[in-house]
Amino acid sequence: MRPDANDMPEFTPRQNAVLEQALRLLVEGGEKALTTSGLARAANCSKESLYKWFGDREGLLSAMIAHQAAKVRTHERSGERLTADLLREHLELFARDLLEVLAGDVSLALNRLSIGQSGPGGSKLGKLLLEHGRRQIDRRAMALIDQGKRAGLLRFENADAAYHTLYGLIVSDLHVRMLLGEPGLRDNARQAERAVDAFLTLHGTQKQSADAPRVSAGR
Amino acid sequence: MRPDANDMPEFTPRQNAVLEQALRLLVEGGEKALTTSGLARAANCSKESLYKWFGDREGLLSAMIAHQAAKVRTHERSGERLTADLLREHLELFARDLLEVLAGDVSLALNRLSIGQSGPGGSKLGKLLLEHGRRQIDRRAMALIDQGKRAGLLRFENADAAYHTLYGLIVSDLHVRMLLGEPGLRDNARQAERAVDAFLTLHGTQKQSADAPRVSAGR
DNA sequence: ATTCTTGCGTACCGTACGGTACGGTTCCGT
DNA sequence: ACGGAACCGTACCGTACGGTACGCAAGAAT
Repeated sequence: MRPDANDMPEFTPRQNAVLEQALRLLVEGGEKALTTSGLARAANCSKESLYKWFGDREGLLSAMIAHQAAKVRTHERSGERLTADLLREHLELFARDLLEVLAGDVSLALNRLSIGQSGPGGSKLGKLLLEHGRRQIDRRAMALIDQGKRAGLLRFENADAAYHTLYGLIVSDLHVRMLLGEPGLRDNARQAERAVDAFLTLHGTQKQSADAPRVSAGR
Repeated sequence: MRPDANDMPEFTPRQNAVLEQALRLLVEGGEKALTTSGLARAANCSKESLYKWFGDREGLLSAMIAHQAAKVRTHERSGERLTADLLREHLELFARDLLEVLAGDVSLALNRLSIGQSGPGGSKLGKLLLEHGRRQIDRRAMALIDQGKRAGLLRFENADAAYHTLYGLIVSDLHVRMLLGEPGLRDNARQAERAVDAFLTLHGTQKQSADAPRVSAGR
């Protein structure tokens, strides 16, 4: 892959640089710091260009979401044959990645922005964030647990329900807490391990650690 | 208990009425609709009184959170002797109540407000909402699972971790989705039942429905 | 060289907000 | 009956935002 190949079809490099500045402002100062004048000043561009490129403020916010989503690509090279240990390893990797993504500065800032903008009727931003932000993660996890089932390592009726169970076990109320300003976990890996343990106890086909503690990482 | 005994020490009835109007405005129109002028008009009071009573805008928001929290009281009359069925019943009731509370208009609006106001450093609002809003629910659930353990019906090392597991199984990512504008579940009871099933499979001391479907509520 | 495009910098406009000040009214204590 | 506190309605102020308009410089095309 060419290192400077720009896969993002939406915007020119200049516009991407502006969006990067917009994200920086948003992360550093919250929504109130993301003003058209401030962005123009920070990105060395004119307000007129902003409106020419993104239409209006909501267009800018949408572009920021799309830009950020395009930056996060999930590696889904999982052609290998699955064993129980391999499945567990992949699940824990997914859990750690998920926790890391959710705790990221930009993710939190964008979620705060969309939620703050969101009303009872559901804003465009919310839909967009859910669609762009979650699709990658969802697909990766669904593919993984589907593979686990086909390999006879997992057992469930509804893949969607099983995925939601896994998600809940991993994240619990941590996401909302962080959105409200609380600091994240001190050890994501530990949480990931516990969540996968529980998930395999619920949906695994082999004896899990529920009774006998696992050999690794003695607590 | 006297029917009009006002347990809220913070505010006078008049002020509570104003706060009620403020919540109404917030629920109906989002944060942008909650303006001092608008509230004064809707509540038939003067802006001067608003600032006299609540100090400034943040004081008003804090007062709204406290007011709403004071309205939600959890009945914790659980002196009865616990059996396995009773524990399950109480857990499911808790789950249903939790889902109902989180999906409530006022709860969603206040959470959106606090999150939107929240920066990286954590705002006063976020802390306040977490403290006032979660304490009741947390205490009720912790008391319940603690009782379950003492009765020999539950098994876990860390009560806090077990509670977070329960919470995650019940809520998953539903809260964030609703905050972003998605509609809630169609059947909270079903979700509650599944979550409690899973929780008891993980932490119960008796054979659960993991292999044999329960007799009640055939899916 | 001339034109045309692009976009920067700045000035500007209307609006709406948070917060304050003031006159008039109601009500309560004395 | 009188005085003062509480409070309503409205007008007001400074500010800062989203969005628009204009002047000018730099680069490409012809």
